[in-house]
Amino acid sequence: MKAGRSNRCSIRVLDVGQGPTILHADLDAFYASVEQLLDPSLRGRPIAVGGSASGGVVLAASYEAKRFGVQGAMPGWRAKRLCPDLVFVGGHFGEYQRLADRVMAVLYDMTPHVERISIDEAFLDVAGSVHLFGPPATIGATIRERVRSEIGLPISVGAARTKHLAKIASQVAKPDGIVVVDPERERVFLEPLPVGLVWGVGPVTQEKLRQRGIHTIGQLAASSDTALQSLLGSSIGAKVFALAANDDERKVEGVRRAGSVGAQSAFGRRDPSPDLVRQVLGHLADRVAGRLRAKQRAGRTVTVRVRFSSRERGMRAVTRSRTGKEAVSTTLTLTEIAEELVYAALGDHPDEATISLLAISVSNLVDQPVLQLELPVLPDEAARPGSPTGSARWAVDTSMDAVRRKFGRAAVGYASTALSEHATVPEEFRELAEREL
DNA sequence: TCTGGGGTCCTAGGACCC
DNA sequence: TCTGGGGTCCTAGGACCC
Repeated sequence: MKAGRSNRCSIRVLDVGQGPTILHADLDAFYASVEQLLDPSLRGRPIAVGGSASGGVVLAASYEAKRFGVQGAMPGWRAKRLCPDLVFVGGHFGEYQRLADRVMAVLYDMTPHVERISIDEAFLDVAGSVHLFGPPATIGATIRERVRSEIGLPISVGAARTKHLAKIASQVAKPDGIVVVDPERERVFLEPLPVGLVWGVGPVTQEKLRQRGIHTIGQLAASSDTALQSLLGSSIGAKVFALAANDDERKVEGVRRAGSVGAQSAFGRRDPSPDLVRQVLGHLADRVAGRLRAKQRAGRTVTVRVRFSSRERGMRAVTRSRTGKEAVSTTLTLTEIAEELVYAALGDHPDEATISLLAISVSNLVDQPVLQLELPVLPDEAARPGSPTGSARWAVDTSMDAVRRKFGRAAVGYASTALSEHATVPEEFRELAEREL
């Protein structure tokens, strides 16, 4: 650290640009911890939120369950096999949002420079706060103490010179700890850590690296193998070298707007009948277009995803997309485009008999004030017999939106019988995951 | 026993333009 | 004889994150 060494001035100048002033705060096993907070009889026990011993997937596991190898996204039956005493609990999704927001309020008490990156974690830049609350280590300790005493949840904190390092530090600190990385000891800190802690290195890349005898971040940074660089991709490769070269991104940003909006639905292995496709896509398009209109947004690119699922071949997903000249935010138009794309995908895979998931995503988003939507009736829409024109579609959507604002989402719209039969997660869970448009 | 839902980013090839 | 180079947009697939 370059502390001031001025002979003329006795005040020690802290060069904050070089200090560990970026914090990453991350709630531990968040959903599971909330359940244990709400129901004391669950404390100290292995629990899974979501799923069941017979079906569904685990959304989150407590640390007691993680010790048995239970993880999020794992089928319930497999989790139960790993951990016979596992307790399955339904989620209190509204509570998750409420409590996480309270935690974020604690973070904002430390600095206005908070970048929330998901419901339960955020970066903070506390460079401007040290004169008020003490050094980063003290601020981290304060955050942990307050979140524990005021809200009742365990939270881990990493502090370092950059975002990426701070994130790695918080993972090392888990569960319920704090790790501060001294800028002069970054290499010593990183070298023995497993490569999986690098942001962007997941199971597939880890396995490829393992096959080359690379297990630690130190081994990865020391490798000059060019084949390895292309394997990692430029972004992750740059990240690793940035770690080594002390040149990582460190800017903490505010809220970022989403670049795409989507919805998906899994429904078990089904025959892709026109009825099923129409109903599921209608429901998904309704969700997506509704969110777009609520934020006065629209998108030029429509992407669908079809997941084929057969006993012999397992699961495999394909995507089809189309970018148009006009941005879309009308439910019926989105449904029709999605339908054409899904049939194109189905037609390209005549050997696949059953599907298990459909998804719609809209990207290339633009702002689209409501007034603009009233304007042109596209020639092809006007010419299609029996189909509402562009402005009629807009009228249907806006009246539906208005009724929903007044009476709630379920008041009017697509009857989702085809979905509710196989409903896997509650509506509240979907909403938790939605990003700000 | 049979695998959620919301996103981001990267790559590679082809079309197209200047 | 044997065909540039750079940039942008689009599509499809895939890895990854929470």
